[in-house]
Amino acid sequence: MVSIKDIAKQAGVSISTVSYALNGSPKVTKETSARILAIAKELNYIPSAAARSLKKRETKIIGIYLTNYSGAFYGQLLQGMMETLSENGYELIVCSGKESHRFLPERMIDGAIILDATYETKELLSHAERGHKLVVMDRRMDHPNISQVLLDNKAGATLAIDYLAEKGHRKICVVKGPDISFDARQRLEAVQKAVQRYSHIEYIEIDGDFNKHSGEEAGKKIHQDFTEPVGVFCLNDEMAIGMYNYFSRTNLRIGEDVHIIGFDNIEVSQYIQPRLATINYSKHKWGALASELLLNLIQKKQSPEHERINVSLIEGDSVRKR
Amino acid sequence: MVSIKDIAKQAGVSISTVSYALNGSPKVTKETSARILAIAKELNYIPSAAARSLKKRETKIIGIYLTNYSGAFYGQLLQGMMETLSENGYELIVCSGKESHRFLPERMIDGAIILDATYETKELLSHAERGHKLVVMDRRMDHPNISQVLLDNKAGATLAIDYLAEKGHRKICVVKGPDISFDARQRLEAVQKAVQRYSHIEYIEIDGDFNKHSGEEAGKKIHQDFTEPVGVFCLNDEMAIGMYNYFSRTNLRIGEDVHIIGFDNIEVSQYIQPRLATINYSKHKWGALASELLLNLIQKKQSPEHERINVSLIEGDSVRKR
DNA sequence: TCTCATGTTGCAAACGTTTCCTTTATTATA
DNA sequence: TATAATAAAGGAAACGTTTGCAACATGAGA
Repeated sequence: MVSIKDIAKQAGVSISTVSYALNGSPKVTKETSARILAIAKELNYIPSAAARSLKKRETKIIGIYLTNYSGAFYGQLLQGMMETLSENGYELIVCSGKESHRFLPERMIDGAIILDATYETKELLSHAERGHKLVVMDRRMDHPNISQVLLDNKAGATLAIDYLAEKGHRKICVVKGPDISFDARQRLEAVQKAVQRYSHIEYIEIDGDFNKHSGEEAGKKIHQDFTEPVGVFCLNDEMAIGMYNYFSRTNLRIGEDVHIIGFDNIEVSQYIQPRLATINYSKHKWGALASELLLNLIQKKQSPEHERINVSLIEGDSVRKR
Repeated sequence: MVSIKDIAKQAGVSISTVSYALNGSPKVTKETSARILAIAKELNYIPSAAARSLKKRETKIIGIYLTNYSGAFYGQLLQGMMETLSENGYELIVCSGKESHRFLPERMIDGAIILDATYETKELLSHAERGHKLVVMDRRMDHPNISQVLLDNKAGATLAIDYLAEKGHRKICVVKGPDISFDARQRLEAVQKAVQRYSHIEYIEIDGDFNKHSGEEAGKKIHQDFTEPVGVFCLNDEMAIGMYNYFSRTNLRIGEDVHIIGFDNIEVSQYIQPRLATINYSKHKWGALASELLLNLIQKKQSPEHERINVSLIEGDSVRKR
């Protein structure tokens, strides 16, 4: 491997001069600098990230921690993050799996964005305590080294219930998410509060885990107990799609017998029939904002400790007037 | 930051002894080792990845290069990779974006798996030339430092055309993929060869780019020229889903007027109505195999230079007898 | 008692940078 | 012309590890 040393030798200057030249420091004259740069290119010099980060104590890399990539909305989310970060000279890498947790403390990454309910809060706190910078998107944490960007789950869930009620539904069923998920808990809580406002509504809860399969299972349960049209709020779109799949094999029709609304507005929701009603929010903005807060934390700039992402209702033929 | 030096001081031994102890070398006695380990834990010692990789010239990290995360099959693919890699003490990180190309030459990663048509072959070749290890999943390359795992696109495309022909279709339309994609080119080539075997078949090509939107566009075109039932081979499932969406707004029925078969068997293909006929292959195995070949390359073990992933036909109600 | 093998630990160089501080050369000022 | 100020380049330490080799202690065999 050709190093700064080789360049120095070739150029007949000291390694410090080479380093300054390579970093565009004004301490070295234009001519020497140009000569050094030329030699570097000629020798095919590539800096060693390890050496640099050992010395500078930074890597210019941000890690985003995800549980499973399969989820459908990561595309836009990551896009939003990458744009913001690369504008500021940072790279984004996606980390997954227990072992990659060590990337933060071992300083392979300068900061982390967390969207992984399996990452323990206790562990995150100890990182923050050591001085590492974090942004959490899936829980609430209070620490000077941690910022948060959360969805307005409560508003979304309330919109969904109100929408069903407004369409005349008197029997409402919610398909829950996993307890481990902050979003699931918040959405459920808001649902419970919202239905209380409608004394005439019969309200039922069914377990779910945010995956398609549990949506199918929930569909089966609804089918078994079916007596009259029912409005179903699946706490995410993925389960709604599973439920579509279940009912496609039955004599019950979505938008007639079973009315479904989801949450997330993942891409395929626009592509299934009938169009799924859902709660929408900008994944791009969510990612961008998280990155921005993280950069502020790293650069010790002030920024609001926590931001909230707005949501809105998207109507769809999966919910019709009863 | 507490370093190996601090531990040495605390334990009253040299730093080399600490290093040996930390790495479980038999050169240091059990007692000293235990004492050192205890002190390390007590001081909350965390090794510096930078220092280690500077010295050892390895990071134990593999990078997978993807164009866009949005694609629907990455979940299982990455899962397959992670399993194989973590069994061997490696971590996987997902890299995306032009700037992250430098991770390989700067030795932030020990090797790379390429599934990103925008990564130039020339650039990959120069990395290989410098001694870096690569596995390509989206092109053919011949170099001692490069292995490849390709899909059996030809077999898949042939299966698709034969399936349509077998169902009595005499008018067959293929929705192409982007020229930049190796898979798209191979599939198209095989299609062209396959249709030649059926002299009675009317064959049409429509442009596409592997995204949903181009599937919709292709649907529109097919609709305009519609005279009789047509069999459509979308070169990937994503475009097929776009086409479903288009036809849901028309009077033409999928599986009756327009018969569609896709390629990839992405997850939602099982969830749309009617069930999409498609070409299936194990994404998990694809990822696992790619990782395995890369590890062999890194550990200088022998392995076949290139492997092929088998494909199979999945029938669906989107294609019926004409 | 001396030598030798064995087992345990320490020394110091090396990995490739960055950066503070010093040295040397050059020009301006008195 | 002597001195100060400025500009350019170099020296060397430091970042935190790993590892080849040297040093030392211990006990066994002669």
